[in-house]
Parts: sequence; structure tokens; C-alpha cells
Amino acid sequence: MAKEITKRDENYSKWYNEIIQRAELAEHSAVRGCMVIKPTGFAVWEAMKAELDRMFKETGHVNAYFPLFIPKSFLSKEAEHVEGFATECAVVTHHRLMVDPNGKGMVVDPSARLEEELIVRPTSETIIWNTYKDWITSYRDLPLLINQWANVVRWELRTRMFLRTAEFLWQEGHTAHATQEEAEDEAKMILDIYAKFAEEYMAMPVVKGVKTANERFAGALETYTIEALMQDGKALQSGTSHFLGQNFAKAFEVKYMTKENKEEYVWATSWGVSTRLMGGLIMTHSDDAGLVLPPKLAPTQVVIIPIPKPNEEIDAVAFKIMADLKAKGVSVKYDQDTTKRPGFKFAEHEMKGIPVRLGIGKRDLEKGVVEVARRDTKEKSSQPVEGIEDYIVNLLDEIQKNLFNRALAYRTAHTTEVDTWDEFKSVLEEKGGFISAHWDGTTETELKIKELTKASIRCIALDRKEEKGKCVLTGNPSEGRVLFAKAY
RNA sequence: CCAGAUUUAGCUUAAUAAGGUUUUAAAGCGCUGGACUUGGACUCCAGGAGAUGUAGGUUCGAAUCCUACAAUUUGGACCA
Repeated sequence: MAKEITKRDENYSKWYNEIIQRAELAEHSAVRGCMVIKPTGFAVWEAMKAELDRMFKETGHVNAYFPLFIPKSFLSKEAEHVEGFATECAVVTHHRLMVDPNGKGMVVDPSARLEEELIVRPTSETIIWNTYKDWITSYRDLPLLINQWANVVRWELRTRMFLRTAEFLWQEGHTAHATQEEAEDEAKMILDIYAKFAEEYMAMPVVKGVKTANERFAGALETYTIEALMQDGKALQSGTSHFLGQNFAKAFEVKYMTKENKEEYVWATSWGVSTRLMGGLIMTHSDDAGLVLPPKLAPTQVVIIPIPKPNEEIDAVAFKIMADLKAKGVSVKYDQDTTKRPGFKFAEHEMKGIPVRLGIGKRDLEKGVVEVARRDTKEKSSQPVEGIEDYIVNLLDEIQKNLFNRALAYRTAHTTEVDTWDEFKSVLEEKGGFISAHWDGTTETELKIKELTKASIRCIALDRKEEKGKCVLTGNPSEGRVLFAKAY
């Protein structure tokens, strides 16, 4: 295996794939478009999941589980919804195999055809709303705030590790409310949770916004999104929260009795983030030396390396430091492998993104210090063994902040206001990133711009300032700027 | 799904511009055992295992040429 990985500015896609391989996050499986998430990668996902789950529960949501299979007829009950997913569904048609009468191996038993074909869920709105119909009869049953952690399948034609795979893991929240306002508030609150999670835990700055009609979830009245900017200047839609209005309630006849004894349709939301966040995490922070993980999500936050190899004296100090760190809630590993040299270990743990490395050698011990190397800046310093645990706790915090600030600075530097079409094209071509420009509000213009430049409207930022202007393409009046970018 | 590229052992690569001499497909790394080693992927000794993506075709003879399929990959179309 080569020592170095491909550099970001040489071939970003290749770099991304190599990081995943070398950091042992995931690998391709024997099934086309599906990946194996390896223990290291899954540990990061579990850390993300644990925090998100906590945040959902804190705001009154509960977990449940709905079936993997959805009767085909369910999917077609909401017209826009089915249209959005029809082209990427895996369909179960049979339930039995038999020995091939003409040869070796197994074939599908033609007599075992299902009466109604089943769709492997691409998302669960339909099966869930079919269920909610029975659960909701009174205003007393509302709001209904349910989340599920599940896998879904979307038959993608072109896949990329974590960013777009045929099967992926996610959470999908599905809520029912008595009033429109309550449902809209729910969708926005979840967006806030997503943004908070992305920024505080993933150290990934995001723009909160709403999608244009064209980019909206199939079946939603409003789609809120968090958009992040990757190091290659492309945007990543990282989480979405949808206000579904009464579309699904009407399609599945979900009505409740108000206090006034009147029958009303409920108001709905759905929202989700997926293992795609892993892709965002990798691309936001990592560098040409490998993966960089923010301390709050790193399965191992500190690694201790004995130089040149473990001995009694070094072990004693290492175990003491480990115990002190563990007592402070820091996850730490002591690399006692005697078959690898320190230099190899340094590079290996850098590749895997461990935030802090401690090196302990005889010379260090004589001086009562250890070497502390931080992954984000690659800076090294000697620190006294005495009180090292407090130093590390602060350092982890500092690294977490630095990663966020660094990513934010990148995004700020790569968000460009443009007012002319020529400028739009040249910035997109030469610099990339978000382009903040006026848009006349029509789908027609949006599609035209996409056709001409491949840039789409990522979102209309929630905090954008009102500002009269002229559409960058058509010159028609505009109420404010929107964010354009090429996207994953 | 469209266009291009790729596919030889766990990984990386070799096998003359050209199908054939000992091609009985070669090697390095990794693996196993040992030595050495106080700061960046060493070095040395010993050991064992391992491959031409799949299916056809051309040929006296195919890793090498052709076709199809598959997977991967880059760019695109499509896509919450």
C-alpha cells in the first residue's frame, strides 16, 4: 500500500475514497452500490446517532419501528410522493426459490409470485400514515411524535461511499399535529436540532434555509434544509425537515375529533438525516494526511504511543495518564504493539483521525514531560505529565472549536455575492463555493441556471436580509439573495 | 441510465512496440517465526500460502486479440 494518499487538489474524489479505505471506515461489498460500514466507521455513526437520539428524546419524541416492506398500493396514494420515488424502488415480487430444474443453483419459483408486490422502503411516510390512521382519533392523541432508526433503499444509478448508496442508514421522524402552526414549528425546531448537531458535534457549519419549490421533498409543502460546504467547493445537503401540510393525512384519511367535536385532518412533518452525514464529516475536516475527526465524535480521542516500544517505566506513566483521562470522560488507547515502530504508528493514527496523540519516551520521562501532537494543526509540544489530563481536556475542546472555526472561515471565504451573470459564471468556475445572488423566484429561471452552469439553488437562507435586487440571469425584480452552488 | 477508463495473489505492480523460447505467470509489501530499533511508514535472517473478474470467440498456441456481461472508477443525466 502506498504511503501517501492522493492529494485533495489532485483528485478530490480519489482522495475521498482513499480516506475511507485507509481510515477503515467502510468498504465496497459484494452487492453493487452497497457498502460495508466497518467497525471504525460504525463507531462514528453510533456516536452521531447517540447524540441525535438524545436530542430527539429531549424534545419529546419516542422511537418506534415500522416495516421494511411497503405494499405497492400504499406508495401510490400520494401522487407527488410516488412520482418522486418511482424511479428508484427495489421491488419484491416473489417469496420462494427452488432448485433449478434445468441445471445447478437456485431460481425464483414462478408459482410463488406475490399477489401484491412489496416495495423496499425508500422512506416510510406511506406505511406510517397508514398506521397513524388507526392511532389518531382524537385531539387527545396529538401531537404524535415518533422517530425511527432504520435502513432504506433507493436504487441509485451512481453511488458514492456514504454520500449516495443504494442502501443507507438514517433516522426518519414522522409527526402529526392538530394545527398547521404547530406542525410548522415542529419542522423548524427539528431543523434547529440538526443545525446545532452539525455545528456543535460535527464542527460542520451549516446554512439553515428553505428549499425552492423545485427542490422540495416529493409531497411536502415546505422543505427546510441544512446545507454545508465541502472543501472542493461543492455543497452537501446534510439534513432536511419537511412540513407536509395535510397531504398525507388526506391521502390516508387521518382525521381527529377536535374539542368542539369537529372532524379535522391532522398536520404532518417528516425529517431525516442519514449516513450521508459521515460523508460530510469526512470532507469537511480531513486533509492530505488522512481523516480528521472532531473530538466529540471520535471513537478514540487520544492515543498514547510508547517510544520506541512499551517498557515498565513507560507503561506505568501511560496507565496513570489513561486512568486520569478516563476519569475525565476522555476515551484513550495505549498502542502497545511491539511489531510497529513509532513513526509508523504516528502516520497510522493520523490517517485514522485520532484528535490527540501522546508520545512517551525515556528522554521525555527524564524531563517529566510527554509529547502532545494535535491532529487538526499537526502541532507538537512537550507538556508536563503532571496535570496532563486537564491540559488534554482543554485541548480536545480547543480542537473541536478550531475545526469549526476553520470550516467556517473556509465557508465564509467561499461564499461570494455576485450581481452579474458573467461574475456568476466565473466565480462558479474558478472559485466554487456558495454564490449569493438575486433570483426572480421562478422555477423556470432556476432550471435555466442549472442547465447553463450545473449550479442549483441550495436554499433560501432563513436569516437572509431583505434586499431588493435584480435576478442575476433575467434581470427581473428579486426580494433577496439565494444561495447557489454545485452540489453532491 | 449515457460516455470514457480500469480489472493479474490481501494490496501495489511486472510479464519487451509485437500472442510463442525454462510462461511451470514474476516480484515487493502484507502474513508467520526471529534479530534489530529512544521519534515518522527502516534494516536483516528464516518460513509458508496466494492470482490472470465471468462467459464465450479467434488461434496450432491467449494474461496479451475480439464480443458480451459484471464490478470498480472519472465525468454526466437522474435524484429528499
